[in-house]
Amino acid sequence: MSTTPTVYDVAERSGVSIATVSRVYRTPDSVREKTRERVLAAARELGYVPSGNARGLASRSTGVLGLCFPDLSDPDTETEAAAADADDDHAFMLYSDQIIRGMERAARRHGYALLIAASLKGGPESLVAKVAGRVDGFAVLSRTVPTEDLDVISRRLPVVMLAGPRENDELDHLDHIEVANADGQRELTRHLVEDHGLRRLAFVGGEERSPDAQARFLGYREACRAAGLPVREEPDLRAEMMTQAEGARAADELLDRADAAGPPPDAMLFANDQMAIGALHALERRGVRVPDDIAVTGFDGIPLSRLVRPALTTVRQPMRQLGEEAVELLVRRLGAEREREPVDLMLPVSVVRRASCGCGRE
Amino acid sequence: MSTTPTVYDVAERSGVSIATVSRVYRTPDSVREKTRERVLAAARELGYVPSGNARGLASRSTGVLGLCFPDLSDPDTETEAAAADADDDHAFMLYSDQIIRGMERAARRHGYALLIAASLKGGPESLVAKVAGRVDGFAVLSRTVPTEDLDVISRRLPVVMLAGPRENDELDHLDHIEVANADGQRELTRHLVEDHGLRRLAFVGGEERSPDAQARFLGYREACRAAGLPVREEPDLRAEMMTQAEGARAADELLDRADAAGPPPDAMLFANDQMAIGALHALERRGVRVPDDIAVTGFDGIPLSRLVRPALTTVRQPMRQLGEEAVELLVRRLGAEREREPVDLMLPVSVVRRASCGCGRE
DNA sequence: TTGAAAGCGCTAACAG
DNA sequence: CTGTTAGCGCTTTCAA
Repeated sequence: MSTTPTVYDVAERSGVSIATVSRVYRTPDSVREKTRERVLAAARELGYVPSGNARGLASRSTGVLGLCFPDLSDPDTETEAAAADADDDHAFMLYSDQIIRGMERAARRHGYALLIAASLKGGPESLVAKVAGRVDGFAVLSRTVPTEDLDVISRRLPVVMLAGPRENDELDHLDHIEVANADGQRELTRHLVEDHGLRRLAFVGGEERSPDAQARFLGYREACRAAGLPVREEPDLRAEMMTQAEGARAADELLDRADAAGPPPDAMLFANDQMAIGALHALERRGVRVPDDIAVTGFDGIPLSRLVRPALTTVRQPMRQLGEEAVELLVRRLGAEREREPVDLMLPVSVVRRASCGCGRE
Repeated sequence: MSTTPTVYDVAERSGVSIATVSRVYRTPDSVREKTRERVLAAARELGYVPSGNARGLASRSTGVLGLCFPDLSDPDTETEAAAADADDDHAFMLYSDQIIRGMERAARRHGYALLIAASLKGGPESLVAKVAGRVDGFAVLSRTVPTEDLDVISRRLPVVMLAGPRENDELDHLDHIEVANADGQRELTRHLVEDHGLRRLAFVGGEERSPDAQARFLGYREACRAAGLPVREEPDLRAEMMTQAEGARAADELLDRADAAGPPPDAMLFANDQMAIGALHALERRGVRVPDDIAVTGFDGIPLSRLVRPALTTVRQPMRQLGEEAVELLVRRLGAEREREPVDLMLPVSVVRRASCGCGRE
């Protein structure tokens, strides 16, 4: 128990060479059964586990894929009370959780494990760099890794960027998967206008620098234009964090504005479900009926969206699939298609019509 | 771009020794600034990323912690339609997702990354073994790794078992964290009996071999005994998978039984939230009012439990904390407390009183 | 089917 | 502050 056993120990104990021990673990069939059993027995007795590091070093591969995602919550900020209270989080968390799930499953299918790390600051000794050195390929959620790091890393191993538009000019040699944000919002908007006959729309967006929120806004605008509705340059409101609280506030403000200056909107479109759900609460408090008085829509398709009353009409993002596709892409890059042109996938989204827009079924 | 650059390349290019290159990445402050910048520049130009494998091999540590969790869904079984329909899953998934989250955060706090893998079959070349060889320590969800493998692995690195009781006799040298299942169910039952005056209780459990479900049943029995209620040897019903569908079926069956043979129960206790939620639906269909006609309780505290109507009274399991504690334990084992006695943590749970038991607040 | 020997790319003393 | 020198534990030809 003092020193962890190595191939040498196992070899000695079972009277074979280290090469044979190695073979027992890599290609068991290439070793005579009796020999193999002797080796395995010795390994068991010694408590031998092959060192992944040594294997990786010698074989130049790790059998691990990586994922870097944004660090959403400060690990130290959260008190126990806050944690208990933050059931709200659960829905939010699912964003990266789903990707993790998707990647894990696809990775497993291909015999890979998954290494995950929330992004930290960059720099030589960042977690990112550490991860990069320990995987055969990895996926990066938009804007979680400094461009410069990505540039260096991607020279050494395949990298696929997830969600968000292809941001940086210098990273156009990377594979990239995104979700059809604009398409989804456009189609959703079209639905409100054409199928429900709504015409006084209000759109609540996110930060200008949030590519997803921005793409959704653009989709909204396109639909407005196509429908001959007035087209604004800016969302009616923007929210920093796109939380429920902000959504509630936005709903209130839109209504207050209307009280002061004209008819209220007959539909509020939010750039994500969280805000839409917050708005639902705010409207309920004011006695405004959804969808009778006003339609409300979200974006994301988080589980919560199905459960609130009225159930939220939204656009479902295939996050799990995003994770799976990412792995497929990486695996391909690690195989035959090393040198293929950069891929650019756009995953289709689907409008989920529920009660909050006036559609019948829940 | 042909060969991936190594320390040697960087050293040569920047006119220093490999040792200095190494230092730049490990202890930047021990290198003169000018030298450091020269090295970093060379590294950038070359696209150099330190090999985690080589580092790990040389330093005998990986900076990675691992987690093995059960493989809940067959990766190939799921059609796209099923996936879309399986919103139900979301709640379920949170079980391991939450642990992952907790571990990831705690790990990051300590400078570790997290390697995750759903358990596969055992054997020399299993994913588990692969993972074990690539981490400094790891956490295992109950019954996901064959005892024998665990035994071998735990000789080489710290292992902490999560949830479920300390199963195997031979694994009593491992650290272990569980959740106070029995306590929670006992307290919840006590609440129903003493605070709501309910006396005709029915308990729907899980498989006999599910330690969690079993512990909950035991807690239930203890409370019954303490309250002077009849104590059954077995749950009134057992469910295989503890799904919503099974919960609904169980509620129906309990009521049917009562129709045939006596007064219906005035409370149904389920071994998890999923079943309780299913029961809620079934009861609604039958026109049975909750909590007026009958109280319903769950266990787990999944997000859904808060959202259903009536909101579900349940017992919250601190899964995230479980993950965090696991990391803390591992980190300690990797530090000074290598040889300390095996730890056995029991995380307290909390009863969440909501509408479904008759408590006022949602 | 098995063994011998040469690295894989880095860290870690130890010198200087 | 920087360089030299050994390995770390395995995989991998190449022979036997």
